[in-house]
Amino acid sequence: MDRERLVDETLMLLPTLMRLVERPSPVEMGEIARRGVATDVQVSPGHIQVLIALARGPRSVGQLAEELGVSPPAATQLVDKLAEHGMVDRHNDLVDRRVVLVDYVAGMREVARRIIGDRRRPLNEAMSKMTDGEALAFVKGLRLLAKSFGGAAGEQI
Amino acid sequence: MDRERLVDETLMLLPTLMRLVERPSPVEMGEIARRGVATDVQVSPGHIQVLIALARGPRSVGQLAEELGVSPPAATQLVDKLAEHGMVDRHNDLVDRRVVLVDYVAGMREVARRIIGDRRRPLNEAMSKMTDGEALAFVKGLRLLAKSFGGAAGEQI
DNA sequence: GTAAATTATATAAGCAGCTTAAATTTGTAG
DNA sequence: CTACAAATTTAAGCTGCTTATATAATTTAC
Repeated sequence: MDRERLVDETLMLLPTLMRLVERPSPVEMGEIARRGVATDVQVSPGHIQVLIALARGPRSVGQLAEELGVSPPAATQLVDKLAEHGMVDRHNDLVDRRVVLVDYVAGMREVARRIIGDRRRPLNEAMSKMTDGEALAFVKGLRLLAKSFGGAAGEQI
Repeated sequence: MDRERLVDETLMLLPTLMRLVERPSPVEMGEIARRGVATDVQVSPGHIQVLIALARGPRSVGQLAEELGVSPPAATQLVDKLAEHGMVDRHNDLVDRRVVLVDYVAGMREVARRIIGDRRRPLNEAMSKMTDGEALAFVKGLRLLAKSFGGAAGEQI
């Protein structure tokens, strides 16, 4: 088969897709639940990643950085913004007080589910046009790509 | 099948992959051919896209912007840098002198092929671990995603 | 044939998300 | 208890995009 062609098409598609995915979308966050005020906040893919990661339990800043494949300062920033808008909280690990544990603010788990759901929509739409086999192959491809582009970022799930 | 899980994994994988793909890699450009000096230049995915697009013939700045899914000023910038390093040239369209046509500098087609080849390597590696069907499904997935994320960016090839 | 609107590109200003380097706080080992 | 290591944060800076504005060339209308 003509792999060359597929590789070239991927080289063209990937950056374009990146730009589309990167574009943050405004979402209503925790404030609405706390104050009854609807505030639209720009949420980036990185923020979504944090929200998804936290759905599986609290994480330290360092763990988040590793799961997302970003530097610790970047993780700090992501958490900063989510905390600012009342989605997550920091508290010190009781065992090792250097560690900052991040978790949803009480009651924000549901809000997070909704926010993630919003973000899922275009993906669901795209995947609805694939067969089961194609969807699996697609995700497998993403994993392989992430790995061969240098990240050990395939094992989060 | 459990699509939900696949969608979530994709939401986690995509941004991480983006960060990996985005990282520009230093490449030797046109200068080496002209002056015999090896200069390492930071090449971003966008620059690679331009080089690939030009492999199929000269393009106007506007056409490049459209193919890449970026704004015209962004295309101008990409061309600026490639021109600065002796890879591409601008010349006015003889018919419509508002239009700026971009093309390889004479002899740079080969250099471009090498640069693109460098960039192809991790992709080839990843695709070598897929069956033909999987590779096809993967690219189809990218196309679908690009489309449903809002871009009409699937038709370039 | 010229004034006004449109189109293609470029310039300017600004922002978001990352990076590395340095600072701060806490823990660990001898 | 002193010195080194680790987790996080702060600070500074870069890149690649965006929108708004400017400039030049073309088209349209009359």
